[in-house]
Amino acid sequence: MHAKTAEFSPELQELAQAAKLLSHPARIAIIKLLAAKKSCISGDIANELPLSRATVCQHLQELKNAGLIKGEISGLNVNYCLNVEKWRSVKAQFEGLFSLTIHEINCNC
Amino acid sequence: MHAKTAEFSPELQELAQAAKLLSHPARIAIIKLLAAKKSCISGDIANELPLSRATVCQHLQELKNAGLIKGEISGLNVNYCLNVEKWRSVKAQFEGLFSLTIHEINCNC
DNA sequence: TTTGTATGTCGTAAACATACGAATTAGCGA
DNA sequence: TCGCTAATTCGTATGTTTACGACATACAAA
Repeated sequence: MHAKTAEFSPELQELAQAAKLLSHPARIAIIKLLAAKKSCISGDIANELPLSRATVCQHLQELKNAGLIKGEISGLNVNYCLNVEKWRSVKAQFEGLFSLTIHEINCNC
Repeated sequence: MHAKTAEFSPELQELAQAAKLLSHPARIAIIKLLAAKKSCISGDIANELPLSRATVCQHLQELKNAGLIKGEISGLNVNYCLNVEKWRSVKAQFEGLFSLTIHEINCNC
């Protein structure tokens, strides 16, 4: 985070942070895969994406650090799944933004 | 955009692009200001944010290039306002993502 | 114990984002 | 015209993200 980012309200910072998580197609793809339960094994996820294992792992860690997904070792594999609570909270934040009342009166554009 | 980003589906790319727009608190703040019509003059927007005029202008251009806001010269000032059509389309894209059915069956996490 | 497979971390290169002072453009009024 | 003000663009410094090969770890089965 740039220093200046800290000068905005915590609400704005949190929403911006959530948006950043969704700002890469690989991370959205991972979320969709986990929601659909098509696969939750790390290697399978990597195989579904046009990126190297190392890069996919990096995106997985990012989502995990943000608490949006959970990982669990299962023998030689690692199962990931969506943290449904967190997902709902992110959803609620965006809904707050999108439910803004838009005042078009006096708009000259 | 990194080269690899192009290898994801257009839908994912578009949504990721929209999320990137919302990934900085200044840009969310600008959208909120414009929605509330508290101010739509460039300089006033800059005064509301803890950033220099040059930086705010840069964020405004980013939103404008993405089509999310429109700008119009009015004498010595420039009036900005939300592009409501585009805003609704972004909203619809996010709603699509958040309306994903989540399958928790077989989840071992 | 050795071998193989699945994951994750490290180091690093390249691209991109953020931030701002200085310079530039452009309208308005004296 | 001349100077004033508002807005944007330019140049540049700094920090962050993306991407991946190579290395490390850890379990499982031969």
